[in-house]
Amino acid sequence: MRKKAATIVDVAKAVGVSPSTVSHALSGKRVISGPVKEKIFETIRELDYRPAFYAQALKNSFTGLIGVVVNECRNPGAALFLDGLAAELEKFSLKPVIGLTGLNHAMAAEMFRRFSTGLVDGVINLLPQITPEEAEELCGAIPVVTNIRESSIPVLLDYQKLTRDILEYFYSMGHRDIGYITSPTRFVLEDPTAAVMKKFYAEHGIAFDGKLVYTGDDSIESGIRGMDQFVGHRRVTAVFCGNDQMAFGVYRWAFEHKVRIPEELSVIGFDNVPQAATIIPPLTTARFPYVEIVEHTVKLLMAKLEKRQVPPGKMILEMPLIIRHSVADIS
Amino acid sequence: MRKKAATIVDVAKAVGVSPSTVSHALSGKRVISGPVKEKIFETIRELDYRPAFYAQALKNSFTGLIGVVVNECRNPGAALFLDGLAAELEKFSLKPVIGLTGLNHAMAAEMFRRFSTGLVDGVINLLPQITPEEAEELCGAIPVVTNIRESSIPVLLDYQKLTRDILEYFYSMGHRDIGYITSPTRFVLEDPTAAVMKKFYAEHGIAFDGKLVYTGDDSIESGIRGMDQFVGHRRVTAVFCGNDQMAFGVYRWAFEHKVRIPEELSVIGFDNVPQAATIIPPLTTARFPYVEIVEHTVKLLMAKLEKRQVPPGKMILEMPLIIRHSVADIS
DNA sequence: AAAAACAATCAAAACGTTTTTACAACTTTT
DNA sequence: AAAAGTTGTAAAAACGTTTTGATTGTTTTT
Repeated sequence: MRKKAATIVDVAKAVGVSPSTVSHALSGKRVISGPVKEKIFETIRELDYRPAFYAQALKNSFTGLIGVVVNECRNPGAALFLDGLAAELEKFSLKPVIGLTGLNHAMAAEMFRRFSTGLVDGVINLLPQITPEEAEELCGAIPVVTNIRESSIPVLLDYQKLTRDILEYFYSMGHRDIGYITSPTRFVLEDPTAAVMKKFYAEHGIAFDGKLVYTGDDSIESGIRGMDQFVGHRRVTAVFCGNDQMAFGVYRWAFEHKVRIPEELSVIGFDNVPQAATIIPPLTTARFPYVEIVEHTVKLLMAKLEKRQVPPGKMILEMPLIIRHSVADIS
Repeated sequence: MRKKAATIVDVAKAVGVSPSTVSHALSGKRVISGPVKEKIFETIRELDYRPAFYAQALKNSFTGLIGVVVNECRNPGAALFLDGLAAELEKFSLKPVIGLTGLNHAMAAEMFRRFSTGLVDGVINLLPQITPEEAEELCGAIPVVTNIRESSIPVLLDYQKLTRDILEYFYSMGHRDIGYITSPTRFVLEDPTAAVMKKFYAEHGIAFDGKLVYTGDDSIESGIRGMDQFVGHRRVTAVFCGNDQMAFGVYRWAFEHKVRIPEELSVIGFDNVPQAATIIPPLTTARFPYVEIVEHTVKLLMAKLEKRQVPPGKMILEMPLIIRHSVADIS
């Protein structure tokens, strides 16, 4: 049925030349006479010869593969990132090897270990729970770019401004009871963004309520859990979420509890995934600059791969609020 | 900064033993004396030695990697599949290498070529546009399981029954003008499902209208395009879509054209992705048996990997219609 | 006390490439 | 017509492992 794959010596033998000649014909690094070259290619087709990837990788110590480690694809934000990354890497003839770790830490470490044995030339870490230092440690000798949603790369994502924009928008629409459902690493209380919140509240005479902050995990379910926590505590008229996915969870919660969006509950998300425009009512959300971030991530990785110095200076990327229909004016 | 990775001979030299001894200590295939073994492990930690993946793969002709080729992750159906696949493969200590091809054929072929050079031990083809025969051809000596949404695997997905169920449901709710937005390979006119449609229509005295069938590509956009085609032709009161993603496109179209779902337009999807329950109104859709299919796909691949005969017999999987709120009774 | 068995380690071959050096057989130069 | 250069190909070494057979000592058997 399936036969053993042909090797370069098989085709060399069949043609009656040495393996090196076949290799040269293939790579074009030496000139091989017309007739011989032709016969080689013919035989290659005949035997369906394909150079063994690992032998090549071993010899060249280069694979053309980039490991991308990510929790799960079902999160549309992550999916968008992955798709973008694949396209961007393709420009450098690199292919992504996506490692799905699920939500557990042990598997993440295992994935890094696997990548770091030379399986890939470099890795991109999309795991919010793995710090840049951990990633470096785990990757050993191979370069890694990490935490691309943060400002560790030469791009500045101004979450503080965004936080203020959102709070101002909510405030201007009359909202005073605002819940936050955060991504694991974003909008957390120790974060500079938390300072922005507290400052804003202080300025406007609103009491800060720690129970109105829930740390989610980017899943729909955690959006629902967040709402449950808030409502068990006290009434909120508005919620903002660290990503759209969790905002969808809020939508779901609202549907199940028969509360109407936006009349009874206003929602703001973050990411602007395609579904945000599709959902009803269309979700007001902040645009996450995927393409720019993807570009910069890859640029940074390329620099590391080529052992170039990382270009200094930071680029500030806007995250404009896209006003749709999920926030009501209740003032 | 980053130094060259240590090899097995580096640690052998440091310990003062031969490389084979280190290898044996690591694999445990030969017994190595206590003190020597200890010193070896200590040195390994010290030098941060990690066995070169490629060298191992070359020697063992085994990688533990499975290639999965897929168009894009942004499609929630695909994402669900990938997440499931990763978890299922993990049970066999296999890791997926996901190849994103985008929507173009050339890249798909390139991806298969790359995989087929021995990069992975086997491949799973999720591309609807690549037939099983093409996939076999492209993969050469390495085993491939393809087209898992169809019935080529030992599982029977009864699309004909599903088609009939949907048509009957629409009919019972008074719909006579029904549009179809199909997935590339599903519900197509040459398909057995087309026969079901025509038969159903004939039985109920409805004229079959070819312009009410649009072949989409599983994207939100193609759902919108489908609606544009229908409406440019004549009015429809109901639409069913080959996947939920395209149904979301219909929602979006409806929102933009101010037609209300379900009052003015009924919609049925297929897949039952999480967002289907979240969207408003919640989408009536058919459950695609992801977990079962994923399980069977991996089972089939394992059989091929171990050169076992594929277990005969087919298992019939239900695809029940999940009635939510996107279909109105207009009778 | 010699023979046999065992324990622990080493040396060499192999996996399938690529690359470098070497070497023929022709051409061209002087 | 000898020296020098070209051209096409072969042989060998290397990449980092694993595995097999060989080789030491040391211990047990007879």
